[in-house]
Amino acid sequence: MRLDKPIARVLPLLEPAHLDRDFDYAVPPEMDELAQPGVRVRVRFSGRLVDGYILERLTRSTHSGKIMPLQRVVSGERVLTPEIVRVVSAVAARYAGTRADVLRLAIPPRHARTEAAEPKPVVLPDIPEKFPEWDRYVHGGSFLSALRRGSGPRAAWQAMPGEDWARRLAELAATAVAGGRGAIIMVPDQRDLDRVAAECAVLVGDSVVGLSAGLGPAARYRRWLAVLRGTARVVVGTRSAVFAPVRDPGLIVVWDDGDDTYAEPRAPYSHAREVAMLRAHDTGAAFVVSGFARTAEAQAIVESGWAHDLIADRATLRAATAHIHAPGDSDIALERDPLARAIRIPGTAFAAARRALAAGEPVLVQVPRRGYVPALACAKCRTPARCRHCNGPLALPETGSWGRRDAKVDHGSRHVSAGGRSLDANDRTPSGRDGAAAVPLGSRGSADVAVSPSCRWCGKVEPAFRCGTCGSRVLRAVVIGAQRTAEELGRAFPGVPIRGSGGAAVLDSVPSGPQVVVATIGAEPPVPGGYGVALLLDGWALLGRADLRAAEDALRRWMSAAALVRAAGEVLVMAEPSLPVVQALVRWDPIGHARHELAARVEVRFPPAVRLAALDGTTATISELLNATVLPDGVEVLGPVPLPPGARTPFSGDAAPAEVERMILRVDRHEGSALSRALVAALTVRSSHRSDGPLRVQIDPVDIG
DNA sequence: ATCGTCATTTGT
DNA sequence: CAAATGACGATC
Repeated sequence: MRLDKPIARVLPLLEPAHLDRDFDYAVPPEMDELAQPGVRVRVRFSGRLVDGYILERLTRSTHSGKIMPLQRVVSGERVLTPEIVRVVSAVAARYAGTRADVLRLAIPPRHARTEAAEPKPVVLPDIPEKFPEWDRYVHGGSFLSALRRGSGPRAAWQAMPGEDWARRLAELAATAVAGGRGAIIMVPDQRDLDRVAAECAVLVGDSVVGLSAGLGPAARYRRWLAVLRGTARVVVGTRSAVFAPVRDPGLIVVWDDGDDTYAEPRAPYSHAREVAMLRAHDTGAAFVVSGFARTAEAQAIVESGWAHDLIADRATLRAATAHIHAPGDSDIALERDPLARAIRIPGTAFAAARRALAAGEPVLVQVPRRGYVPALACAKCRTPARCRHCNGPLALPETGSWGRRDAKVDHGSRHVSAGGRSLDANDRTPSGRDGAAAVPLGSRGSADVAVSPSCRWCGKVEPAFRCGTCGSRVLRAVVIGAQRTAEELGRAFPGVPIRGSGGAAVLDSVPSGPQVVVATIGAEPPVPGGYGVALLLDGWALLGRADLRAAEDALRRWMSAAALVRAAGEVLVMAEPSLPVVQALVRWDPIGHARHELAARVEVRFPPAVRLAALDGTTATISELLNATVLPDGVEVLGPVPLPPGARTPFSGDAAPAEVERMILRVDRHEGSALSRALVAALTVRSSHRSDGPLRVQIDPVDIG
């Protein structure tokens, strides 16, 4: 028996970078029928058996050496589609990773029994021609028409306050399906997934599946297969859903793209929004990046012209937005009511809450979670302190013990001392789950140790800090705002039900009626008709994080909570009113803020204005890598710096965590792919030399600065 | 992992 | 000068 195409070109799933190549194998005649492009195979690779995928069948091999036969076709299911091959290759190239790494994210483990099961038929309900709510957004109707025609429109959508965004997203998916194509909607977590999937089910019936990491292997594979086989046309999922093998994708949506769950924690550390863009670009699918707020990355996409604004006009927006105020610190400091001072809200906020409750309306209280990283900020205006050389974040050296007090750093005397702060109530709250203020105070926690902050990026010591915003020379450690005590609120509003939402007990929604809902950030439940009032506590704690995205993140979290308030309701945010980010909330101007953020990142050369690569490893492994390739012209090499606090060091134990440091490579955006190519070349050299010391390469990591 | 290639060492 | 040993690199 002579085979038409006796050669199978195979991608084996191998770890080392230099083996990220295709290899040709002979197809034994009895495997001819099953061994189609896209199937999983087992092949003998230098003695051992490895898994791989058939990429294509060929009449002859281009390889002149010996050709081994395929060992086994695992199943005839063609799990790797040509489109996914392209996306996987593009993601690997962009992130200087291997296709094998990306494939492990893209294709779930096989479950043989599930594969054998008969799929049940799916009936698609009639989908309405129009979804009029979209007309509340400028060009909303024409966006949906273009989506339905399949012309692949791309937009950055800012949902209005009060918007039933899950329903709107379902309408987009249904429109893509009505146009004969599939859709992917990505959400940050399971709660949002359930909500969006339920809305999709109303419009497209059983054509929607939810895909998330929480599923067991069988359910995960069953749903994924339904997508592959075309029974399911709409996928609602968390970050890895961006790779779902939806047939003929007509729409890819990312909701709330500033959420950090979109960053893949495993190699190649890809970001779901970027993968979505690569896939939309490749397939011509429509693309929507969305949320109440807007990231600098989304703004960059708009300013480059790749996507367009999809937003409400000013009047429509104003009519939907609550009245938002930021009472200043002084209002709180002057507050005479001890209870109000204890939970750090001024009398005006108390009064607003009382009014809402008296009118039978619910009140939302947003509080910070514990776990915010201590960093240094200007004591006066609370702008995060940045390095004068590279704009990295300033921090105190992490040498001594960690005290449970606030600290003030006075650079006139270069001393650290334990000290109070005007808004501090943490120290008075019951210890334990609350008030985990953590600030390094120098060795043994002594309160008077000479210390200068240094840059977390370039390591340079800053001996004479001066705030770039207000000129103050005084730094303060910004400490963790923790779960506030619902009991104190209970005392303030006797007889009113108090509910908590956060941590392990997140409420999906609450019924209407007078009540106080105390929710940690991100766990705010919607309520029918909206809240009458929202109080956003301890705003400064969000803003002071040692994070490039602190302001953007704070605005995103405030807006997500404020959007749950009814149109003429009231929002009070406890943060310095003069700060631009607070002004952006008060004016409900997510785009103005994103524009400002992006301009700032252009100014200081942070992503998305530039492309960064973080090289984490030991001095030896990093320099080995850098010596193994020629970096593109104009690349800046910054560091070494210590790893960001809390960063995982997923190295196989060769180096003690203390030895691991980070180098930053920085290039203009248009040199980004050249940088990735250079890094792939370096990693290839390294792996072919058997060097397996600790090293990790991340492109535009989210934990930068 | 394993095998082949090629240079180097070792045993006459 | 041939055989033994080892380093290195490819792996279809």
